[in-house]
Amino acid sequence: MDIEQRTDQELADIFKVLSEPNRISILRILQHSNRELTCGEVSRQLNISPSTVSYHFKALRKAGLTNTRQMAQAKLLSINRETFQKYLPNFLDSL
Amino acid sequence: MDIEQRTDQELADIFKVLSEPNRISILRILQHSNRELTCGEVSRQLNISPSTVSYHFKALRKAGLTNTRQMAQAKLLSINRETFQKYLPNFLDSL
DNA sequence: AGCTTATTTCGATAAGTGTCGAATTAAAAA
DNA sequence: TTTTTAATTCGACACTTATCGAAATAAGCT
Repeated sequence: MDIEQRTDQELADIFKVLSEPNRISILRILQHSNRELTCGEVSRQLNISPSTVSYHFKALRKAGLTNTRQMAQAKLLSINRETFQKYLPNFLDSL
Repeated sequence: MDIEQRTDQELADIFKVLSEPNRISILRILQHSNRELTCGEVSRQLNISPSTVSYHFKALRKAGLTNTRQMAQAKLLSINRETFQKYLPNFLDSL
């Protein structure tokens, strides 16, 4: 419950979000394509159901690792570089 | 099953090990004290049972994040800096 | 308004995780 | 060899997670 513990918990939470291969894949695609992605696109590219992708999108966004922008019916996902800079500088480059 | 997926899985596995606050704490203590730690020491410092600490030690070691050295009845844990260099350069400094 | 397209939520489920105390094993000391 | 000390393994447990299909919701179109 002290400051150190809170920091460790915070860090661990970031890592937990990143501890799922599909989420790493999503970030890799985002990083390399350098454009925003929709739920449907990821669903087709990774061959997982839209509901599962939506679940991962939510987790990434909730952790502050991504941003979301509405575009017609779709929602466009992009990397939130500030968060990575804060917790894992250089990580995105390694993808 | 392709090369990219395997890499993502590998990375995710590293993150999974780090997604537990007690394990982060262990690494922080190791990093700051700059000396090896025993299971019992960590158990007392973090107030968790020896069996739980042993479980975390095993996870860290299995992921290649730490090294182990036998010393009398105890086992001394130290950081495996090569692995961090490979997957998360600069991370240890941020602890 | 009704239709289409995209995303999200809602069960349900199978698998995995962190924790403990008790029992076991390993190593050293007496 | 017995005793002590340290670490590990073994259930058991409550909790979380990733996944899906079906149903619900949201936003444009016609």
